[in-house]
Amino acid sequence: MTELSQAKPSISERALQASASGARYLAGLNDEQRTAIETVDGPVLVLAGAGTGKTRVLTSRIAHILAAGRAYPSQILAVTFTNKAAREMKERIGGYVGDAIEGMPWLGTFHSIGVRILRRHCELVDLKSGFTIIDTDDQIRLLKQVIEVENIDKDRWPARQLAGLIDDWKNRGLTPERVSKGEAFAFANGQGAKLYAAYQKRLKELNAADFGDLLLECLRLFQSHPDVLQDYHRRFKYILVDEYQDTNVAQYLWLRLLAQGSPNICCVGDDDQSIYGWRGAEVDNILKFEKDFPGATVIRLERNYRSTGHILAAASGVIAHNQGRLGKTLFTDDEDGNRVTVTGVWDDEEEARGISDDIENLGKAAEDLNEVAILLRASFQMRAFEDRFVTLGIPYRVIGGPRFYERQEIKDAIAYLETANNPLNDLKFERIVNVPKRGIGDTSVRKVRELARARGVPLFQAARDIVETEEIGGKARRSLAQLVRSFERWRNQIETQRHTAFAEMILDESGYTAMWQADKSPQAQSRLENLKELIRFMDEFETLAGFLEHVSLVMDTEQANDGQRVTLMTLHAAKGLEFDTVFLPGWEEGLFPHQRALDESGLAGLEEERRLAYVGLTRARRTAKVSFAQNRRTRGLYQSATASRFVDELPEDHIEIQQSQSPFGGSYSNFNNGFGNPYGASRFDEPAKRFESSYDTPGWQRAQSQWRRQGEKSRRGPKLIEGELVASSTAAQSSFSIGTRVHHQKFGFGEVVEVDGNKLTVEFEGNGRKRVVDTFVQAA
DNA sequence: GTTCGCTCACTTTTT
DNA sequence: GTGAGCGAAC
Repeated sequence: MTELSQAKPSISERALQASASGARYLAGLNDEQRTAIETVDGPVLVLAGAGTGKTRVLTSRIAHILAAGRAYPSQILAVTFTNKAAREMKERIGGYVGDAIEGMPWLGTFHSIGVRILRRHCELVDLKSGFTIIDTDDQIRLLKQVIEVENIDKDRWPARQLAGLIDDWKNRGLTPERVSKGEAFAFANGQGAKLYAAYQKRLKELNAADFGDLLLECLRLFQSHPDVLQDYHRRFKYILVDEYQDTNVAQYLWLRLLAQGSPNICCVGDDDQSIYGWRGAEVDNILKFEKDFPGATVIRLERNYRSTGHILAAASGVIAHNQGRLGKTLFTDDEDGNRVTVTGVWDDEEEARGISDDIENLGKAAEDLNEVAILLRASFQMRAFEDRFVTLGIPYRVIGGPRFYERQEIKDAIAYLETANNPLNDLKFERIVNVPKRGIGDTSVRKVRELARARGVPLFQAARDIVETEEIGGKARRSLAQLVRSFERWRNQIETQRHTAFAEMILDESGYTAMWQADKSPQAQSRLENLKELIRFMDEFETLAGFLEHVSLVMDTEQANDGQRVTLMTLHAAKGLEFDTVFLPGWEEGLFPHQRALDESGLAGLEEERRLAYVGLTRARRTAKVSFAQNRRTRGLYQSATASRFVDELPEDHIEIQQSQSPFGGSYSNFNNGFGNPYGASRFDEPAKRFESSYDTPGWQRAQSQWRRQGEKSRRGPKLIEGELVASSTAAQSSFSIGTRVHHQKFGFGEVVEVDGNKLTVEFEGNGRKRVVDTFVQAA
């Protein structure tokens, strides 16, 4: 949409051309997919199992509607959950119908479309044009103030908890007056709803909306202004929804209101992949679709194009233990392939070692490491693998952690820019008023806030006024005065230079860059890098205002695909992705299924965990490896663990027990005996029986299959160059020598004390001795 | 106002 | 075992 417009045929002409050119989008579809695409009239629910071509159907359906001339691009509402999904859809539709996609203004996330609607009618929901969207940090800062003003003990009732409750209420479409008495008691002895109302009032005063409001305020708008709703009814001829199983009540109500205008709503989803119940998703939405939309056509996509037979059967076997499913039977025409391997190991350390060794071997066998992933239940499990990868020199990427725009330094920088751009944004001003530290503490800020409230002016103006008085004294007064002057000076230059230069100027003159330059922590270097990256990214926008609007809504950036890397991420983050080889470690009771899911949500929680297991298994195309540890170090304590019940739910015919390579190898499961497995007899109680001779052991079989694989690979042609990208213990002597000062991304600065091939032992300042591979450090 | 040190908690997370 | 957040000491 940011592209320059040039002379080209009209959208409808191009759409027609696309159709005339042989309906590219219909090629290679199976019958069910074709039905899902061509049934454009009336409500349609597409139950798309994992790997059955869900996105393909959604995008082709849009292409079909356009090509058949059923609607203009601007008459199609297509909603997704993430920016990434929206982006992918745009790209794929673009591939089918050419540039016609540019005319699809209503393809986006629930939130971005919500904003779009609210911006057009903001005055009807008590907002002024140019209202700001606040993030979680701002939300909590604001709630802290609200709690303080209402004289509630902030230690007993933390703002964070209230934020959670309010989010939850908003997810369920509840305005303050509709929060039930009982629920209001969840916070500060029944004052929950009152605080929620006070928070909403403050938001309006600040001319701001939080993420929940983007939907909730739309609902309020539609309900109180039927004429506006009717306008959208006339506009949208077709509605499409991605990942319908993840919709919450507010989103469901939003869709239902919009769908009153046209019965042509098509929801695509998979009840078996509903894993976001804890953040408000209602599986019920998908389960009762036929009731909500009478006469709905339900289409099941059950042909899987992703995984081999054994993997698919294993995943299906596990998910079959869930009650209350709509039920699908996935099948594939692919070969059976490898069985899902199950390995029991002594402890988490051995698990990390074993998996890392496997991956190192895959690397040596010139396998594509971008096609290997480790999927975990919780992010604390990542550390063991990262440590191991760093030692072995296996390149990896972590998906999930704090996103670019969620990093402290990026938020601070944006707060500076936003304050310069919009003096009315109190929350951003408050964020950076004392960052870097300039002697303006809580007391001073509170005084400024009191003045602002008393006079009904923005914080920034109150700050400018207060420094003229004796209200605050000494250093604080001088610093604040200087900060105010700086901002006024910056604002004068906002028009006179390019926004990237402007940003650099602010970050330098405010002392923000200097703050990180002076910081000795290991991450300071990468924070500075991130700030540079931010400036580079800004360059892609025309104006500062355009950039700021983008970042408030789009919290992700494309991660560059830089070479061969193993992927490390949570099971949640893995939904929608696929890999040739997937490792699934940590299948232990208490961790997976997680104890808290069981405690807090009982059977529903267990079933959601089981769906997570299903999601994990179905990410694998060719190889899936499940493992569990007998002992795990959690919270600093070494504790014994039992294999997850999901391990025993894997269907016998599709798994293969793989021996661990530990020195105690093979006899691990005896440790279960005597302690009494609460989930009944496990196949792991009798490990020896399955293998009559040593040539029958999984270890031997695996060795054989590995030889076979290597043979195949080398016949296909040399991949040696890629193989060498992976550091191995036989690599050449490092160019670093003893005594060299080096810098490491994670451990900071240190001195090389030993060199062994390409592996260095480095004494890190404050982090102790670590063995690292030389490619992970730079000379400092 | 800032810094140090203690205590607490610790699943998953998009917008 | 570790990081965040808060209260008490500088």
